[in-house]
Amino acid sequence: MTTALRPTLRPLPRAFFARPTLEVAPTLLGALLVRRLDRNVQLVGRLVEVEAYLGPLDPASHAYRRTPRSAIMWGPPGIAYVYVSYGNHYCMNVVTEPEGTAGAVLLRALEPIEGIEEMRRLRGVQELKLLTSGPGRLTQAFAVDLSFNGADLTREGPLYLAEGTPPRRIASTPRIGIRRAADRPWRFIDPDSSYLSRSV
DNA sequence: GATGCGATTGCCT
DNA sequence: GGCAATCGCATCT
Repeated sequence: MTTALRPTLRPLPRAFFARPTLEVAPTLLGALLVRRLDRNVQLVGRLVEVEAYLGPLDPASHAYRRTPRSAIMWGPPGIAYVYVSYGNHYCMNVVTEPEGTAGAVLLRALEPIEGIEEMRRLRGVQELKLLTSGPGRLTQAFAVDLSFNGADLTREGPLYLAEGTPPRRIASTPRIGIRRAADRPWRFIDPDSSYLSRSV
C-alpha cells in the first residue's frame, strides 16, 4: 500500500493561523499544500510566495468592507477563502487572525513536489515552471474551485496545509496586481525559489 | 434588474 | 509590452 510508505504530512494547527496576518504570512513559506484527489492520487506543493491582506484597515483587502463574500474572513482561522478572479481563475486564501477579526493570506505560488503529472494534466501545460507559479495557476493545478470556499485547511482531507521546511531566506516586496495600498511590502517570497510568479 | 470591475492568464505584436 | 477573455460580486437604480 503506497499510502503506508508515504510520510505523514501533519496539518498546521488552527492556532498557527490565529495570529496577526503579518506574522502568519512569512511563516507560511515552506509549508505544504496537500490535495487528495482520491485514494491513490495526492498532490503536494511547497509554498514559495504569499501575500498578506489585513482586513478592514487594508484598502486592498476584500475585507476592507464586510460583505456576504468577505464575511468568511471574520470567521475561524485556518479556513479557505476562494474567489473568482477576472472571471477566468480562482484565487485561494487561508483565513487568519482570531475569530471575530478579519484577515487572510493569498497563496500565490508553489514549488511542485508530488503529483506533477496530474498537475500537468489539470493545467494542460507541460513546463514545470508554469504549473503553479501564480495564484490562478496553482488553483488550477490543484483542482481548487469555489466549492472549496469555507473548507477547513487544518484537518487532513481533500485539501489542507501541512508542516514543511522554512526557506533559508525570506524577502518582502509590494503586492502584485492591486491598485489600492500598492506600496505596502506585504508580499513574502522565498527569493531562492525558481517557482515564483515573478522575480523580486 | 443593470452596470462596472478585478488579489490573472495566455496569446499576440 | 499590450490586451482580450469571462463571471461572481458589489454597487448602483
